[in-house]
Amino acid sequence: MPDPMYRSIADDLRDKIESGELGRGTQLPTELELRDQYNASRNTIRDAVKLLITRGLVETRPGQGTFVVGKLDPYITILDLDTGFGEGGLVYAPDRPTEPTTPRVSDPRIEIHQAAGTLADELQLEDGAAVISRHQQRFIGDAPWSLQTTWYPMHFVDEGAVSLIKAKDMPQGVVRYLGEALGIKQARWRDQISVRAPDPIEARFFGLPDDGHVRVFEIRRIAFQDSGAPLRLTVTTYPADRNEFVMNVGDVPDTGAHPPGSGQPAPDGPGATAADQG
Amino acid sequence: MPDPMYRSIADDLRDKIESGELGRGTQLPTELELRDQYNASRNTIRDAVKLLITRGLVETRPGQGTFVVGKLDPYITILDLDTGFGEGGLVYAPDRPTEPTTPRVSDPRIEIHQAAGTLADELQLEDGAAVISRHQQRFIGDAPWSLQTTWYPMHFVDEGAVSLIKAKDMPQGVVRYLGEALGIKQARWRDQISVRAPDPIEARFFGLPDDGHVRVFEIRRIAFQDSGAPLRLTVTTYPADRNEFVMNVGDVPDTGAHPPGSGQPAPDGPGATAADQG
DNA sequence: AACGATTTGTTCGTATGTATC
DNA sequence: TGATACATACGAACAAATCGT
Repeated sequence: MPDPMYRSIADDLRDKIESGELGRGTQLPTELELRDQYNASRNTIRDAVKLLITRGLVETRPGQGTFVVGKLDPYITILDLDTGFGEGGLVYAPDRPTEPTTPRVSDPRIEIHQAAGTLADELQLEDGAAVISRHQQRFIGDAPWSLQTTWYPMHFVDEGAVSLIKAKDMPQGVVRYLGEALGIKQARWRDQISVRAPDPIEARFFGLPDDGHVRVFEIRRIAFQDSGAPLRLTVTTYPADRNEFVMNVGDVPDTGAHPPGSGQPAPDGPGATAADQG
Repeated sequence: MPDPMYRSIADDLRDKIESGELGRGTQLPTELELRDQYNASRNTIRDAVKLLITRGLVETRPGQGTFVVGKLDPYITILDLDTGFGEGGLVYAPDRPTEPTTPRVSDPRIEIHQAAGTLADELQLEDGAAVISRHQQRFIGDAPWSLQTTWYPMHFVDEGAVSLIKAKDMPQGVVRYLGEALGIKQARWRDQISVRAPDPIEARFFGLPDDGHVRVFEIRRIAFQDSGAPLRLTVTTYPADRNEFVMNVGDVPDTGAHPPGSGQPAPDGPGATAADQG
């Protein structure tokens, strides 16, 4: 009838964390101490702690203890400017809340594939048409920040944009290069934002805990030329526990590029008060 | 030195799921069968399954078994039109991929607070100034879809917009009402997208599994009047396992409002091929 | 409606390994 | 090196949910 013991213990600890009794960075009592405090077995205590880990509230460090994790100060990416995404542009780092940072970008890994299924659909190519992909790691300072892959129709290369297949970053941007080489302009695009579990490569690159509770944002940008023909598909992933995205519509007054509220939830959230049980 | 047993088992099962050998909805072998197959104890099998649950790959049903979960067909919300968000407008449901659906909205729960901290900052009010909050549950069909709270400066009510404090939904939209009552226009806004663990009320409303591995999107919209003064702050949360957001920049060609790729990842993802271990 | 079989959920005990200080 | 703390693995017993008879 009542909650199982490990859940009650987890809820009790969660209350202590959210009330501030256990501040961020604080070490929890050890498993053996908690076992005595709650009069449970060590395994039951461990079940409770696992629940708090999955909820993102605590982390364990072998040989040290269990600690309250604070919300990470997020990287903030502006989505409404072309330069803010895709070529590595408008990003705000925690240490520079009001001034954009420039990410460091690895040289791309180039691959050539035959488009199939979704990829062919999105680029509006025949099934089996050749595409070129450019895959890059992106860092802010020394910290891994995002993984990005962009696919282009191969016919751009045939038409003269041969640098597309060179494994060298283009600091000025691929879009500008395509404009100069072929007169192609990226006029409009669609961004699609979703969240999913990381694959093993993403988990390793971002250094995510291997229990898999941290999710990644996946942002797909399909960009089109003036003519309406698809130009490229860009898929970028970011760890969801330290990234946020901002989109401005219209000329938004200057309250600082860094949203004032980031890092601190509103005093009252969508579900913070009561009710909602109906 | 090698991976622990429960992790190897989990990885083996994950491979079978992602290769399609175990399709969505398929029942896995029972814990006792897996115990014999992998020559492990039942508890070790259960540890492996817990990992797959946290990764969102399987779910367990007491008395029945363990099953592969398919990716849910997402609700798709368009963020670039005002009607698409805030008043309940442009949303595409899985059963209607090309035609917008109209969400059903509960009557609001009205509360009056004193703005403090973040809320006062974002609405640019004095600390302690009165604000009114309108909290609503939003459904698509019978399914819970999102929770939304909007805060307005109380002076709008003093100036004549008395319907703001009536616990009645405004199907035509609060923005239009404020325009008619006070001549106020919502001209521009900023959306901020983040992901976090659900609070208990959200978990219950959305029916999320109580182990807490499903995250919620939190979208904060700060809207401004023509004058540049803040109009309102809206915070909306959506379960992240069945919602996606789309933003169009420029006049995007018609490839269907439902992005062709949703539900199916690209054949090649940002981390799908190799390398990235550097 | 009742019962038994099956399957996952909870809780305990115990032993040993590994990381950190 | 020893002590401490978390990680892995096994065994066991009972509870609770589901399903078919």
